[in-house]
Amino acid sequence: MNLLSIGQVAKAVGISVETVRFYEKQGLLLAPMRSESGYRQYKPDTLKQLRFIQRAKKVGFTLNEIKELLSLRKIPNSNCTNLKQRALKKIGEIDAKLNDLNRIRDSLSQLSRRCNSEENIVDCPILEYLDDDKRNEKDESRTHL
Amino acid sequence: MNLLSIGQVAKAVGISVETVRFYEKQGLLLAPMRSESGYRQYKPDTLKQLRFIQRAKKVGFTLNEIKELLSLRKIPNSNCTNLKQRALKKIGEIDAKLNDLNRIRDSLSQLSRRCNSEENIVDCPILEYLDDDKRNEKDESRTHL
DNA sequence: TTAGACCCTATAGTGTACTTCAGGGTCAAG
DNA sequence: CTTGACCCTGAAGTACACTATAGGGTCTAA
Ligand SMILES: [Zn+2]
Ligand SMILES: [Zn+2]
Ligand SMILES: [Zn+2]
Ligand SMILES: [Zn+2]
Repeated sequence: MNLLSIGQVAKAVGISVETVRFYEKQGLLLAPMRSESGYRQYKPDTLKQLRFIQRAKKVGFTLNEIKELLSLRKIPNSNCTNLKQRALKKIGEIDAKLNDLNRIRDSLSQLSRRCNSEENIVDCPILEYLDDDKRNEKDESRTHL
Repeated sequence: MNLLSIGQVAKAVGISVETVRFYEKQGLLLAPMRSESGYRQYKPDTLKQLRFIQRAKKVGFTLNEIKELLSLRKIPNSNCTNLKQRALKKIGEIDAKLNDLNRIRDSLSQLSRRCNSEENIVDCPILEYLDDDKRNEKDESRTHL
């Protein structure tokens, strides 16, 4: 069966055992089976779920939002149409984040492009601006940040 | 000159005046000039900066990280090479986030694709899995989440 | 059979990012 | 000249996501 202790799980994904127990209490992780002595015993699948949680956290989802994302795997009280709609809604939220992230990325890459690595600071052309233009071009005076 | 009050700024970007003052205290916003009576008077640029902050927050940057991002506009104690390196490092962090976000997006879109909107719940093929495969294919038993 | 690494629960404490409160002052409209 | 919407500071309070502490039990190896 090859089950994992909480310590093995925590170490494998790089979090603390307390965090794993915390996620269980918050409903992000299902309570695993227990050994005779009451120790938690995790299926290897748990690692994937925890890594999913970590990715989602890194891009700004709250634990409650992550719980919603994970709930898409579970049987909804309604039908597939409902489930699919919820998934598509989440994808929309993700696309909004991708958009924000790309805007920030563009700002920074424009900033680094404008800066010639060889020049000295006094000639640097980018010391005042971090543009977020290139999108929403119809906005008012969009010149800086 | 067309300066904005803190209330106008807050309303324009959809946050509270307290949050604007809080960002100033945290160093994310430079202290603006004041009117004779001590009221803050913002240049319209401030709106762009606040919107940048909001985008960055949404994709999981902390206020301290955002301060670092914003600091790329300012004169560093060193030279352009240093500045450019910092910008490129940040871009790397953003690319990692883009990667995570795309993995999550793939999981969800695969989930919604597998689910035929017409079928009833009993036939639904996706009720147990939310894959994060397609990347890191060399990993151990990568079948679920 | 005992030291040390690990596990358990319950509860308290921490850091981040606000939000609210207390006690004011400013200003345009009526 | 007062009323109401707005502004000020400083301090206290809150929600979220952990993190640490207290007071245990388990297990493996010397
Ligand atoms: Zn430069
Ligand atoms: Zn289905
Ligand atoms: Zn008051
Ligand atoms: Zn103890």
